[in-house]
Amino acid sequence: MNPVLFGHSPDPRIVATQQAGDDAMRVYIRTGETIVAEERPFYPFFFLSEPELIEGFHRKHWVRRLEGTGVYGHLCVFEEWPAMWDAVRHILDSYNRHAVPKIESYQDLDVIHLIGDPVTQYLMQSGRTMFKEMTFGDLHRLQLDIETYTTPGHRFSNATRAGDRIILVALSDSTGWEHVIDGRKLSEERMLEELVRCVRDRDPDVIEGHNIFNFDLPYILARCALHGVTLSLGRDGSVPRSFDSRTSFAEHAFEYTATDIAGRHVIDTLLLLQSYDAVRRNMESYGLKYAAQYFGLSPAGRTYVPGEKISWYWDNEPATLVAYALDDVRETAALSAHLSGSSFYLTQMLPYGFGTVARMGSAAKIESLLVREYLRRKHALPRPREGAQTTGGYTDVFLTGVLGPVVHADVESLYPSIMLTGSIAPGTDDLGVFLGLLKDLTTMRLDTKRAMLRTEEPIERSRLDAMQSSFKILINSFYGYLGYNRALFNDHARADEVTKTGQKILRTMIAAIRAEAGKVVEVDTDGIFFVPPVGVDTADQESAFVSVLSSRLPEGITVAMNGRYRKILSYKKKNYALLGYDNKIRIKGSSLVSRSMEQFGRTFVHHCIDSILHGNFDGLHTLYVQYHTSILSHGLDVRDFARVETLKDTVAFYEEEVKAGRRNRSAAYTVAIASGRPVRAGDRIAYYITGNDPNPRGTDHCKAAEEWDPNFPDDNSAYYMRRLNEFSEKFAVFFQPQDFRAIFSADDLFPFDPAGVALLISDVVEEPLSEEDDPRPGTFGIWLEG
DNA sequence: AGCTGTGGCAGGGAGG
DNA sequence: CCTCCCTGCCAC
Repeated sequence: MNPVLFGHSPDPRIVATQQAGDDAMRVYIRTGETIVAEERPFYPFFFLSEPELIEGFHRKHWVRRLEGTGVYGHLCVFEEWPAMWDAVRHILDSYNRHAVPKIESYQDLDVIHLIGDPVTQYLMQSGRTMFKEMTFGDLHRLQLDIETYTTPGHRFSNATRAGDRIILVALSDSTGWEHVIDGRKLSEERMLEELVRCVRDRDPDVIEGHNIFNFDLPYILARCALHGVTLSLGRDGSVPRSFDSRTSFAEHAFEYTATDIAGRHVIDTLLLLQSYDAVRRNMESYGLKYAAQYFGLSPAGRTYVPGEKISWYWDNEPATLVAYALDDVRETAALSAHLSGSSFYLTQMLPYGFGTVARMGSAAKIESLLVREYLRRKHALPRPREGAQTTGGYTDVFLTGVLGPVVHADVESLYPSIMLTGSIAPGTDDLGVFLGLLKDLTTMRLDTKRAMLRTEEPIERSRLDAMQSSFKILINSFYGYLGYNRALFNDHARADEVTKTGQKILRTMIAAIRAEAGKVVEVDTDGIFFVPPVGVDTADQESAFVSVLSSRLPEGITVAMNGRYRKILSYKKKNYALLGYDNKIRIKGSSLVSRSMEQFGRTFVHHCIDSILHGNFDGLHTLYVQYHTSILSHGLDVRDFARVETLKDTVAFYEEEVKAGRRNRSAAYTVAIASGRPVRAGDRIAYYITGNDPNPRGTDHCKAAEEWDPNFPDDNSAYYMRRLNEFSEKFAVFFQPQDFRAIFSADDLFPFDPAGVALLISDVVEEPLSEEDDPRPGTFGIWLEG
């Protein structure tokens, strides 16, 4: 195994590490069946800038100036020397004079940017080697789920409200053990003590739960505080340590209260789901039940209890609730087994524990590999570069309307391939670690994937799959890392080089397809939808066509057929729908499918697309009339017309921004504030529009969805009729104006006649391709030399 | 205590 | 009316 990827330490038995004061680590070591803790010191280690200011500084303590940049690398101190502390004080004075903001303290000194963690991680990296000798199945995992009682009249459970309390604790573990701590038999105080006893007794390596960070653990901790119970869940008998954290999945930030339990790893399947969906973007919700069904992991005959009915079941049908809670932990176990495998195998590489890896972002993972190697070779680390990336992927739409048959061809791993073939790496990577890592990870991923495809045995196969997907996660993040402002090894110019090269490859592909008389419909970043030329009809012929396309591209860049479809409905850039040969419809793009659209709009648009792709114009008209009627007669449920939005910021931050005039008021925040309950960033708010003005002004016509009463519907039908017509407008470009008006009209003076209705295909832009995009071979020198 | 990127569309508020 | 600007959500 490559030591740059997997670390160098030989100690194979360390289960977990934990910081113990300022200058020591506590290390948990497995010997046979038992686990013992041992304290180990770590060395002082700092990043200091402007080291020439250090009085008494000696060359042997190592410093390096980054050539040509005029910027000094940070000083790495690997050992103390007599004048060191004076030097640190000196540096500090200098920094304070220059008003550098980030000062942290170490011992009795204020020190700039103490990085105890990466250093100890480096020095203690052996901690993860235990994982190298294990498979995921060897882990002892315990699942935990609590059910709480909500005082009638309240919608949400609250650990500090009189009457609210824990009523059930369901536990299960990977040995098949299951246990319910029942609030009918024990007082809450005894329940909590029983919980501690169970966990200590089972002694799991991993504790898992769905939303365990934001719900179960904080709730349990709050109830413990109330009863004076010590929640000594740690392997050393310590109580969990909580800290507020936030992580972002693409643009979406998620705040949570992370909890560390000494000697164990905490896994929240909600976080796993979000990070999974950040790539796929397929899921409708991150609820446990939906997710379990989505992955096909729900036990047969699973018991369901709606969240707001938990207290009712407790009062009336407690046995059902017990069954429900047990099904919850079983689903959590299955979900975690499905999703945490890749984090587990990443832990074999990274200098962090399993629990940390599972909630870390990709950039931090890549950086840890780079930093570990730089520290091992005692080489200074660069500072992040200022600046910004300017270029992204190439997107275009050439034809709109319904076309087919259509082929989707994409460049496999576009950005990683460009970085590898063009040797694009951060300019500050003196040791050349970056590309080496990318190259080795790519090789390992291909090997692992091949091995997986060869393997029949399901457990081994899923192990290999988890491994190769963990490599893939890292590989795909190398490009993002280059453009990341706070990355030590960022390089915006190189990131631009990657995207510009990607654009060039796409333009080359477009020209090549056109040269062969194919019709290019839509292009986005690394993939092209096109109608193949006459004579290219079967799947084999299409594959062959794509192979030829691929051969026109330079070494290291491979184009593959990613899919073939009966028809495409091309609407706008990044917005289209596909009709597969399996007759399934896939809809893409924020203007056609968006969680910010009212549910009725989503289903309406979906059905419209279905009808258009099947040429069923009569059905299209009927559909419009049906919705028209239901809206006017208040026949829709609040779930259908409520708009659901995610709050990105805290209410306090929002208010501040509004007050400062930096931001407009928005309906979702208005409703959230009016509801009076505490809101966190990331919460979803459902609201609807009242009154009868089709263009309501201001944010005073919105009401929380919970307040809607079907007996006295006060939803604004004029407004929702306007919305229906806005959704219909999307389809105007596909028809002649008179046909469009006839279809999307409830006027029944003349019955609708679908005869003669035809679909339009329109050219959007015909961007002339420049000379250098000519697909002749041998014209790629510019970027192949890199 | 920790945070990967750009491009594109829709919708709403503010102000001309 | 329109344009500008911001936010949310989505594709890759």
